[in-house]
Amino acid sequence: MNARPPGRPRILSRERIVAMARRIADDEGLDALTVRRVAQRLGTGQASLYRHIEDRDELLRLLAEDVAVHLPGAGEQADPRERVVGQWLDAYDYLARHRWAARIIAEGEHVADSASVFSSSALDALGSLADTAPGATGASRADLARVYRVLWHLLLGHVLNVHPVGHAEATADEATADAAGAEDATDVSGPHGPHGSHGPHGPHGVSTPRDDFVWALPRVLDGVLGAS
Amino acid sequence: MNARPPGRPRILSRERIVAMARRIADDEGLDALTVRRVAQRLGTGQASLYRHIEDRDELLRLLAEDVAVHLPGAGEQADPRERVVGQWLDAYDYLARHRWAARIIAEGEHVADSASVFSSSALDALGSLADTAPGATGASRADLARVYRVLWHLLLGHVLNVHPVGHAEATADEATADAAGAEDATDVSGPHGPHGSHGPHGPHGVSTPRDDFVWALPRVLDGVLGAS
DNA sequence: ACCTGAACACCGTTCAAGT
DNA sequence: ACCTGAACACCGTTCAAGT
Repeated sequence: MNARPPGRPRILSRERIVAMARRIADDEGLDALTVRRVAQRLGTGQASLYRHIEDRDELLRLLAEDVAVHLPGAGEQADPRERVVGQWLDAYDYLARHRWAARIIAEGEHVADSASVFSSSALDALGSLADTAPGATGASRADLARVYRVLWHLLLGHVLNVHPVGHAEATADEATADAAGAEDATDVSGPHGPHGSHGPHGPHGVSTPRDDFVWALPRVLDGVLGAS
Repeated sequence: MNARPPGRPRILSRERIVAMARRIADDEGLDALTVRRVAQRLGTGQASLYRHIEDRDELLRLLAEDVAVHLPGAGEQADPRERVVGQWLDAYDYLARHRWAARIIAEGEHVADSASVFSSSALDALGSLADTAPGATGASRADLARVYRVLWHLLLGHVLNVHPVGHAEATADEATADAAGAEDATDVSGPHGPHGSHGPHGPHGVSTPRDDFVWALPRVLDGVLGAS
């Protein structure tokens, strides 16, 4: 819409602010995201941002909404179960790439609406699955919402818990106490590929957070959809 | 061990610092917990704390460990299922009272050990349940650790997600868009009482986060323990 | 009319000066 | 030897002075 003047673009806007903020958050984490840094990177004075945003909290909210809007919808698979599992794995991969946003979304109160394309799409897919399931007599809308929330919380828990080995690891395989090898598993290899095709274990035989989620998702689905 | 001098206790120690920090975090939240405030409330200079702690991050870690150590063990119920469900509900209630700690634990890397009484106790209970389950042929230690992690992530997700109504609510019961009534559900009525005895709905017919967890826990348990 | 440098009230952390 | 006031380098936010 606006003709961009030559050289560095001048006109400040909410969109440009949010875009730059998102780049900083993705690159350097939420703590590095200061109002002053955003202004500096945009080449404006520190106080200028307050013409477009109320305060830092609003910036964080805008940021979280920007992420929430882009949560993936359900795919086009014919099998409702594949559709459900696929969407939630996509959502996991997406949020794992923006952990900071997951943190804000979990804490924020008004981001729910921004995720409506995700949530309504997910509810539809869950509805189809509930109707198709063997023995299940369909589920009420309230039950579906409950199932949705359980999956959402399961997803949040897996995304927000950072350290790759859960509490249990040290207890599970007794001796090797300090064998917490894999430090950063940030490179989850871009595209979401064939879901759950590879084995359940990482290079060292320890399971990554994503492996845990891949393992848990279908089983949890069985549990929460089994009985009404 | 130390004789306390009359008037305000003088000797500074890690314990006193952590205790005061915990009180501030519980009362006013994690953001209000500044190094300077802790020092002020203890009646010492701001710089004095650095004789006992490395920096603010270490203080947060000590705080999280203090909470993690006090995670509840499994009860004495004869039925392993009741033992498992009871422990995890206790853990939920405990962490819900210290959300700030859940946040630190999720992000921290070295708190795992502090939760060992919780995790090993939980693994034992889960082991008993897996052996007792009808049709299940027991589970390997690795599987149990996986189940443990899934429950832990489910718990974390429920605790960390603040707003009482999940995304779905607005989508689930169409019309009533802005009927997000119950703002603060902080008073979860002290003792943990009879687990899951009351109905699944809050006063307004909307389910609280705790209700969701109560509903999800046994079903998820079925799902993850059902097939090996 | 619109923008923003400088100022204010906070942080965490350090270090030299105090006892 | 031990403690800590004052200082430093950052914050978010405001407001009067600039254009």
